[in-house]
Amino acid sequence: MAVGTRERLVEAAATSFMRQGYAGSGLKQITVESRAPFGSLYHFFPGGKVELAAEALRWAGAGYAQLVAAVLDASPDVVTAVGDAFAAAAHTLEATGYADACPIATVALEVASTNEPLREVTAEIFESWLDGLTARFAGEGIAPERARELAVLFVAALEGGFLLSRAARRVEPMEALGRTVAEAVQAALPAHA
Amino acid sequence: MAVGTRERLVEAAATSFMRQGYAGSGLKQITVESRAPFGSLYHFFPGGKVELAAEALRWAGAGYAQLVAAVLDASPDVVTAVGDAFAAAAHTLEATGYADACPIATVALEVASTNEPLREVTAEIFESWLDGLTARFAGEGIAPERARELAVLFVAALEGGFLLSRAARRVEPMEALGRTVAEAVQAALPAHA
DNA sequence: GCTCTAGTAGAGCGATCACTCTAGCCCCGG
DNA sequence: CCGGGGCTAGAGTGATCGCTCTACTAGAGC
Repeated sequence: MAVGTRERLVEAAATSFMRQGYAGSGLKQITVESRAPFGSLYHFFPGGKVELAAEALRWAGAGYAQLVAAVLDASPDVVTAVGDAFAAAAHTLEATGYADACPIATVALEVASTNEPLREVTAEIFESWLDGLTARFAGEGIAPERARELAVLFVAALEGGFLLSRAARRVEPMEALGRTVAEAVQAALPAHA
Repeated sequence: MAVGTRERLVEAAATSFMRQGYAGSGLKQITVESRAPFGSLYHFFPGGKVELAAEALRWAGAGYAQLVAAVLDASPDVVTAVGDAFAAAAHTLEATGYADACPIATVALEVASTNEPLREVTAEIFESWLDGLTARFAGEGIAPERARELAVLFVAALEGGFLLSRAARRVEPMEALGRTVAEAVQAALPAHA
């Protein structure tokens, strides 16, 4: 078995979907990259490409949520933490040649009007991200509705930053967003000096 | 000729790329929807799918820039205008069943790591949007660097809003972003009361 | 009337797509 | 020693992909 054929398939699928999108990723290529026999794919995922994609999205979405949470928890000051998160995203972009960004966004835009089951999966992932962030901001004494607005701003800006920075192959947009979003969080803090 | 086979091809291509992405759009389907003979496609676009996509992206990108500029110019107060732009985007999403959003973003994410010529086209379009918005904000007396930051925030939030709202099929994220971004612009105004 | 070009029209190319099918391997309980 | 399920393994399916090719038509210039 060795590290699990199923896990290798999910990982390779997540990477392929992140970089080439859903329609642009071939199942053959995914099996080759995960060194899995083609037949195993349909053994583990009888639902085919859609089921594999759903699993890959959920796996990558949970992993990314953990990553962001870790960065945010690294700093006691929430304003600094928000800035750090955008800086970390910018650094990852540069380090991977602008290939590794959000593992969900590309697929989410592709399937939003063409594949209802996958659209629902992406919606659940984004909602779980927003819930986590809303709780994080609310924990700083920010009112729930305001905390939710900031969570939406955080995720939307991060995703927009990935889009602009990947297209331009420059981290400047992501860095600028880090400053602006951090300021917005600062302004929403109850006892901001 | 009748309204131009070439124009119909570009329009149909832009719509298809917006809703289904680049890899998910077939040339056959585009020719059918534009009622153009398949041979004409390669007569007008000898470069094939890439050349057609480049033209469609540029056409749609210029049109969308005009649309946003029109909404922004409709209100003399820039803060209100920014809010109106997000409200208009939310309204369009609802009216089209969350199908018509940004004509560039989906393709931009798809091609960012897989198709260098198209990546450059999307970069140029985003940069032209940012230039226009930066000038608009600078015209309100905001310092150039700050105006650029706000332009990046505006575009990133709009794109992020499209992503979140399309995935969730709810306009709440887009509306929340309208409030937050308008506030950020308000705060950056030189003589804000 | 003639040619020449722009554009129409679509059959057909090899390649690749998602997916199905059969066959065989390995290991475990009996 | 045997049988059966979990998994490997890949050939083969029809459909569709982007693209090429040839043939044809309409109108302008001489």
